[in-house]
Amino acid sequence: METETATNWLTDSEQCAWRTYLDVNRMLTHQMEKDLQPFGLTNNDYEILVNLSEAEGQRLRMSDLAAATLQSKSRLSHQITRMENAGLVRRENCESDRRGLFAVLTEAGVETMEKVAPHHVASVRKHFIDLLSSEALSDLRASLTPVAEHLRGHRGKL
Amino acid sequence: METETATNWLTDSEQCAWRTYLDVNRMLTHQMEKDLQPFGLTNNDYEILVNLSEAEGQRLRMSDLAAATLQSKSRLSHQITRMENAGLVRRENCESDRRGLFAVLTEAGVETMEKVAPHHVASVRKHFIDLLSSEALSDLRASLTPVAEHLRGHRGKL
DNA sequence: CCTAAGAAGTTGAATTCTGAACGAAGCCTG
DNA sequence: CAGGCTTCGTTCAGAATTCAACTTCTTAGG
Repeated sequence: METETATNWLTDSEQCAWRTYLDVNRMLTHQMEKDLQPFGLTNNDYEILVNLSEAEGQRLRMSDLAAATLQSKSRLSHQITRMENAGLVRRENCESDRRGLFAVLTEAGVETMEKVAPHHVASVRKHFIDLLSSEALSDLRASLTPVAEHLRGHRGKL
Repeated sequence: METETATNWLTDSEQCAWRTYLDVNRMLTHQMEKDLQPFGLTNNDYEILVNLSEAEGQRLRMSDLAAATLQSKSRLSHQITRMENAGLVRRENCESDRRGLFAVLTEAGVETMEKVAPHHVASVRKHFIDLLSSEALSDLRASLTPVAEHLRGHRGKL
């Protein structure tokens, strides 16, 4: 008799949904990257700028920024170094915890954001948002929210 | 008078959908990667194995494989070299076009696939498919298909 | 206080990825 | 069949990413 559990393979329809999802994912990421290139930014650069510009005092602790952008501390450290060299960001000491550092948006960083954001939004619209009905969009969000929450729970250290 | 076009910013609801999408994206990729780690495979490895094992004769031309997996020829070339060293794949000459090469699944590659696939499917189910109702899933697919088609059109060389 | 455990960030070496340049082979067109 | 394009795949150099120390500082216990 069979003791091992049979694999619960994906149905055709599940498989197709999954693959479509993966494809969109990759192509979209790639397209966003391409649309940022003329400004000399990567997706990662842009995301950090977004996080910082929305933060209180245009600054975030390295750890918080790493958590917000879902990357390892090491990666973020290198990343910030690059952005610092590019003049978009600077490091500042944290008074209350002397181990800590803030990544702070510079004036040039703010200006870059202001210049680039409209193009980025246009790109997001063109390649994603505007291709979905507003109903599809809110369904999407409703469907994906539990997935996001599930994953947040499962997420180990990066 | 204003000559420049005002930016068509995202509404709150659009923004939220977009960010949820991005988050799921990243966390899911990360989780899949983590679930493959015990088998010594990356997402990229796995995807190549899938493509090859579904192909006629367990083989694909380098170019076709690159196109199928949406990566540059350069990256694929490195990737296949690594997988060749790991014994999962081998290169074989193409008779009909002497510029060409096939990436071919080895016996070890097939066995790896057979061993890993069930776990991978379980992971996809656990972290994605089974968290969505079957209706949500088919809606998702329906919503994303046009996006995928749009992006396929726009896609330049990698 | 003093110490051990843990957290914040950085560093450097090894790996992977990107983009341009390249050689080799096929495909036109005249 | 010569000339010039294009395609196939690799290679190289430079950039980004990972992984495992490592330093510095904080905090909790005794």
